[in-house]
Amino acid sequence: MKHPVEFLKKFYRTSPEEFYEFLRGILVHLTKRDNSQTDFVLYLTSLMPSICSLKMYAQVVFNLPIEGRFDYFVPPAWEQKLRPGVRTEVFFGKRRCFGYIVGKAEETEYKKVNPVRKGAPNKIGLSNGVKPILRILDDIPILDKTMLKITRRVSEYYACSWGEAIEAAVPKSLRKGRRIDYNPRQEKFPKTDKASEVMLLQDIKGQGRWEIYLREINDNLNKNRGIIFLTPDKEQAGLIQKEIKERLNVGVGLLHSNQSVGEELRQWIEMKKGLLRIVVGTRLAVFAPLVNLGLVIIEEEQSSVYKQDSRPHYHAVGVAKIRTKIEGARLILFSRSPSLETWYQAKRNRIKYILKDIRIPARQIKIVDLQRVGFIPQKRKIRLSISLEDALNKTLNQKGRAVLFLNRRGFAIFSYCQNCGKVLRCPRCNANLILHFKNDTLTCHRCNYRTQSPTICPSCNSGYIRYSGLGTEKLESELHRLYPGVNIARLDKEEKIIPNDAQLIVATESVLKHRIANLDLIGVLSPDTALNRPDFRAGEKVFALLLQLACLTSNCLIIQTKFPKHYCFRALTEKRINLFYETELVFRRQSHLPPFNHIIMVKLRGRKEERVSLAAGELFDILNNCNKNKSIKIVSCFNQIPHKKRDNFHEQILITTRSVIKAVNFLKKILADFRRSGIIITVDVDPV
DNA sequence: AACTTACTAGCA
DNA sequence: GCTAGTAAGTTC
Repeated sequence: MKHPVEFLKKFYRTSPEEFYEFLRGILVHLTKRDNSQTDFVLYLTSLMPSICSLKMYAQVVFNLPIEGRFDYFVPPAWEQKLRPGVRTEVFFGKRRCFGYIVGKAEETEYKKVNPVRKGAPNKIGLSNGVKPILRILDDIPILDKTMLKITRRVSEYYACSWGEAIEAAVPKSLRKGRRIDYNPRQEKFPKTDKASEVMLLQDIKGQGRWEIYLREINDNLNKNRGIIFLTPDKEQAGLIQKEIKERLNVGVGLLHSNQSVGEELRQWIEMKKGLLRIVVGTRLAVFAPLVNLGLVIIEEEQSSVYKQDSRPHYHAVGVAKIRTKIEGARLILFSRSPSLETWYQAKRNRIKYILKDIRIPARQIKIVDLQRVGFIPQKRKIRLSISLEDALNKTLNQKGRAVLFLNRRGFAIFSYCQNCGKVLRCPRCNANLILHFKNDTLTCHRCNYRTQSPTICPSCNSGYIRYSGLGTEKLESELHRLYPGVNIARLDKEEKIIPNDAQLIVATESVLKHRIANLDLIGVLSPDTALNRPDFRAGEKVFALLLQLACLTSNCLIIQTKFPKHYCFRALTEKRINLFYETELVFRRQSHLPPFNHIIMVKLRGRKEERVSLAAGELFDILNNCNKNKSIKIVSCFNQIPHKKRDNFHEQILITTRSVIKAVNFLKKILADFRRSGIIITVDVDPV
C-alpha cells in the first residue's frame, strides 16, 4: 500500500503548496459542517507537514486555564499574514478552537515524545505532533504589540494564562471568532518622549479635582494622546462622559458591561482607528484599545469594584499601573479616602501626592457609646439611642432632613421556629435567609436564592416562624409607626428613588451614589458588625464609609457604637484623617499585611466538604515544603468555619509576599502538577 | 476547559 | 464479564 499522500497526489498533480491548500480546503469544509469527521480531518492534518516543507510556526495561546504557547504550522503563503495579535482557528486536542497568535518561530521545541501515551492516545496514532493552522481570522492584529505586552504582564501578575488576559482585552463580539472588516487609518502619532508618572489626588469633597482633570485631559488631547477615565459604576461613567463632552466639546466613548456588543465593537473600532480619543467606563475600560495612550484617571481608587472576582481576577488599578508604565502614560488616582496601599506610597514619595482639601465637611461628629447610653424601651428594637433620638427629633421639628444609615437590606435577618428552634437557612449556602416584606420572600444575599416565606415551620410543621434582626425594611416600617406624619423614605438596592419631600430617609450604602442635598443629620445605627468582620480591611472599609457619610452633610453625623474608643471613630471626631491611616499602618506592619506585603489567596472549592479541606491541607504542605524563597510566606490555611456558597465548600490558603511575580511564578509551577478531582482551584492576587 | 483513557465498585 | 461512575493525564 502506497503512502496516503502519494495516493492523494494522483488526484492533484501540482505544486506542494497548492496541494497543501487543497487539503486545507477539504478539512475546513468538513469541520464547518459538523464534528463527525474529526478523526478523518485530524488524519489529513497529520499528513500536511510532509507535503511541503514548512519552516514557520505560529505560537498560539487560548482562553483556557492552561499555561504555555502552542506551536502550529503555517503554510508558506500565509507567512505575510502571520502577525502577533491576530486570531486563528486551529485544532487543539480533538476540538476546533479559536486562539490568539502571540509570536512566530522558525523552529519548534515541541516533539511528540512518547508514542505510547498514558493519557489520550489517538486511535489512528498519527495526529499527535504539530498541527497546521486552519485559518487566520484577521488582516489587522486585534492586539497591537503594546497590548500583547500588557496582557502578558497581567497574566504574570494576576496568575492567569496569557490567553485569558488577552480575552479580557478583546470586545465580546470578537471572542467567538466572528470576523471584522475595517480600515485602519494609518495616522502617524508623534513619537514624543512620554514619562510615566503615578499620582494620588486626595480631596475630600472632590470639587477641586475637575480643575486638575481638565488641565491634564486638555494637555493630552493637544498632544494627541488617548485618555481613559475609570469610574466605580456605570451610572457615574455616564455622568462623567456627559460632563467631559459638554466641557470640552469632544467625542467621548462609554464602556461598561451593560452596553450592547454592537456599541462596544463600534467604539472599539473608532479607538483602534485613533478617532475616539477619550473613553469613560468601568474597570473593563482599562483595556480600551486607545492609540498612543497618555493618561489614565481612576475615580475612587480605593473602591473594591475595580477588582474582578471572576477569571481573570485582575484589579483595574493594578492593570492601569502596568499599562501606564509600559505606555509611558500618566496615572491619576483620585480618592476621598485612599486605600492604605496608595496612601502609603504617596506618603513615602513613591508616587506623587497632590493633597487638596481634607477638612471634613460635617460640622459636628458625635459618637454615642451604646454601652453607656441606653435605648428607650419601645425603640430598642430599632436600635435608636436616647442621644440619637433627641437629635432626630430636633431635626424633624425644625423641618430638617435626616438619614438613618443601616447597611442591611430586607426586613428581618434571622428567622427561626419558636417551637423547634429551627433556623431558616439557604440550602445552597447555609447563610441566614433574609426576609423581604414587599414580595414576602426569604432571600439569600450570598447567592440570590429565593423562596416564599413559610407561615408554619417546614421542620416541625407546628410552631410559628419568628423573624428577628433589623433590616432597612423593618426600620422603615417601625419608623412609620413611631413617627406618624413624617415623610419617610427608603433608599437601597431595591428603592432607588426618594421623593423630594422625604424628611427621614432610611438608607444603605447606596446613599453614597446619590447626591442628596441639605442633609441636617446622619445617624449611623451601628457599624459594629462591619467593623468586627474577620477581614483585615474591615477598619479601612468602615472608615472610608463613615468619612464619605461625613461628607454628605455640613451639619451633624452621629455614630452609635459599642467600641467608642476605636481609632476609626477617634480620627473622625478629632477630624484627623491621617490619625486613622497612621494607626492602621502600625497594625499592618506588625502583621505583615498590605501595604508592607502583597496577599495572594489560593482558593479551593468543591462539592464535598472533607475533600476540599483535605486538598487544602495537602496543597498547604506542598507549598510550604517546596518554597525556598524567604520573601514568600505560606501563612495559613484557615478552615475555621467551612464557607459554603452555591452548594460548594470553600477553603483558602493565605500567602504573603514582597514580590508577586516571583510568588505567582512559584504558584503556577506547583499548581500545574496539583490536581484533585472535584476541586477547582483559583488564585486571587491582591484580593480586596 | 474539554476531551481522552484507565481504573474500580457494583452487579449477575 | 459487564457497565456506570470517577480519577487522572493531555492538549502544539
